Amino acid sequence: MEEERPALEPDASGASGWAFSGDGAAAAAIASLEDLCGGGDGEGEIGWGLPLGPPGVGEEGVFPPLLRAPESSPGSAPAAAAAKAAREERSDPPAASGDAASSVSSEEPPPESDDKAADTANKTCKKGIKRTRQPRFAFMTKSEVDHLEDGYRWRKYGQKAVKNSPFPRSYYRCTNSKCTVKKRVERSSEDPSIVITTYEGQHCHHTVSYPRGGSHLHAAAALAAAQQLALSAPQLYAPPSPFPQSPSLIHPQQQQRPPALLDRTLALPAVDEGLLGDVVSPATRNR
DNA sequence: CGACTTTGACCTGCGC
DNA sequence: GCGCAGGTCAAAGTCG
Repeated sequence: MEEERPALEPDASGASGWAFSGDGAAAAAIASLEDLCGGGDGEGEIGWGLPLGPPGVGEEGVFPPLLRAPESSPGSAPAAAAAKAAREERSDPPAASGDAASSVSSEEPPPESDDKAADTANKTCKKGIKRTRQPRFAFMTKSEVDHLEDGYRWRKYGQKAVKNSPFPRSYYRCTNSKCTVKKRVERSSEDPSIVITTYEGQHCHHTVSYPRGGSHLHAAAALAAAQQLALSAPQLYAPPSPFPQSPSLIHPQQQQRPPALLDRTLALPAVDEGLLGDVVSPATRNR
């Protein structure tokens, strides 16, 4: 299956930081989703990735790049739903935006012995003060495949029809019993070829499986790159691990990042043990 | 037989 | 307070 990737290039002159070429629909959809993280608050809670990278990366969906959407763009139908979701994510008090990065670890519930325990803990949270939200990270990928391989194994635990969208949203959970990472997958109602994947949480383990028909090395490369990004700007990229196949990382807002950092993320690091080691922190690995 | 998906019901938060 | 929508649960079904 061939992946069609919209050409996305840094917009040297544009205020938005990015310019699409080649796929107007995708551009529109993505642009409309920009406000998902809009407002400039809630750093570290959600970010966006866009499909980009060298051709032939995989036969299934190719994930890419991590990037945060530029601020304040007009929304559209699919974006409205997504934006609403984003608003929900930011339901925490505004003060939280300042220490979003630090809250990543502090908000993370203690690891439970199994999935049930995690669920129980979650339920407890529900009945308690407020459900704890783990940092989220969203990707938009142009793919015919809904569930994109990212090197991890996922178990689907729910599917819901989404308002303002003809496509249902699927809910997945990492099959690793100690891992509480979740992801949501839905298609853009404006451009059905675009898959919106939202990760929540952080993997506490290495990739545990070989992607069906894919190369886990690509996933590992993406993970490594994502981690690089997270390490470079943790306040912007809180969740380091759960990112799928993609070779290149791009950031849409150069003005928010040091040039050196941009250079690092644009150049995809090679896959090696050192980088893999960065995917899961030593502390995490020792769990 | 275990792992995974499907699907309807239920719970919770939020806006009106 | 009510209704809606998102998120999750869990039983049943499917597949390898």
